Amino acid sequence: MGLPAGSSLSLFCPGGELGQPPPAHMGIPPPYQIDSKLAAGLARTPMYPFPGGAYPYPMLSPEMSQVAASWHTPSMYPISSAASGFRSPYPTSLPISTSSLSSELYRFSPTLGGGLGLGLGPALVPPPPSKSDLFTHHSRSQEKSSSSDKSSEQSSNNSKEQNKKPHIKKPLNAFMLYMKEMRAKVVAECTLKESAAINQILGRRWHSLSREEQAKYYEKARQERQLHMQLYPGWSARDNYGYGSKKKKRKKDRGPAELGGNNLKKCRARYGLDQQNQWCKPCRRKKKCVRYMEALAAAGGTVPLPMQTPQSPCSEEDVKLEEMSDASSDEADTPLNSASSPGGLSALSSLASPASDPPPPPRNPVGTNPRDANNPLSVNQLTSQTWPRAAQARPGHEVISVS
DNA sequence: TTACCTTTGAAGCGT
DNA sequence: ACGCTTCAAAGGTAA
Repeated sequence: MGLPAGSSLSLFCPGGELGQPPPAHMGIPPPYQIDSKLAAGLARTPMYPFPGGAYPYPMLSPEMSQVAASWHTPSMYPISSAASGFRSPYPTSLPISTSSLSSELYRFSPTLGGGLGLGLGPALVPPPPSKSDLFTHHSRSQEKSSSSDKSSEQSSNNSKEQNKKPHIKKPLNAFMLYMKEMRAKVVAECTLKESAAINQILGRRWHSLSREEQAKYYEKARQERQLHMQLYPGWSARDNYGYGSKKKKRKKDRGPAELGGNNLKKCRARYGLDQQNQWCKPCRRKKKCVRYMEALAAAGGTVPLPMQTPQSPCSEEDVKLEEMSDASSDEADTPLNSASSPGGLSALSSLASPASDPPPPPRNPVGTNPRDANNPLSVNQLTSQTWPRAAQARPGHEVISVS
């Protein structure tokens, strides 16, 4: 089912939109792409069925209110000292803006909401999660099973979990917050259920958000981090490293280095610090690696692109987009134009004129760094955050040739 | 039963 | 400083 490899969902690049994603109000979200793995006939059987070819979106019908009610899932931040006695009682008052923190506060536990005196209603602060995923990790299946048999699982796991080191989850970043909020909507609009496909759509929509809309989520995320820091002063993301080492064996062999071999490594990575004599001159001067650029050129120019997944247009806009992509299939046929990912486009632009690389976004932009909690988030920073990894190959990104 | 997929952002680590 | 990796959510899928 779903979309066959190379189906009508042609690749599309919003012409001339290389620098900025269009705001949402422009109504043209970035395009969807076809899973290249499927195109190559490599991997999973097509999914994401889309009956009828056109999406009969039932938009926000009454049932959506129910869906919306489910948007907010139980708190992820373990607060219950009874559960493990992990941390001292959480602060009774935190300098968190109730207006902007809003419903996301539920994640810090209803008790916290009360403790904060936020006066969050039951809708905003659902009952505390019965499962103990707040402190200990549960696999997906465990979570699924827990939903059907919470009590038994809880009782059976209690003894185990009390011996485990409490697991404090990372605070959600802006996109995660956006996803959490919009997922149900997308799911309702689409017939898709698989998160991978949903997330691709959400990723595109995220880029189509206006700066102001994104800013809201960056601000939320900043507050999440702030609150998280206050709840768990000693916590570090490092604490969770290796936590999923058993279950998360991500494929790490899809980066440019692997795909392009050692030639697609910069001298530093290629030879290491102890063989600096092997480095090219620019590398020794900490300039752009000429060998890397040459290798790129020799390879025909490669850019990281997201893994493509067969998708169905989920909204009217998406359908329009697909039509546009068909209309512009000539341009879209070129991998250059097929790079719908802003990151990919940025990478392309940087490839086209390496000397004119835009300055990379700040590692910890002011206002997004929890340590810069007092600094507001500026629009310019948001802009740069929107294009965080221009030429960076990521897990899940593949390299396609630019001819 | 459980890792994978897929997204972006934050953060950590190694060089 | 830079590049890479991990982990946050989510739920269907595949091994």
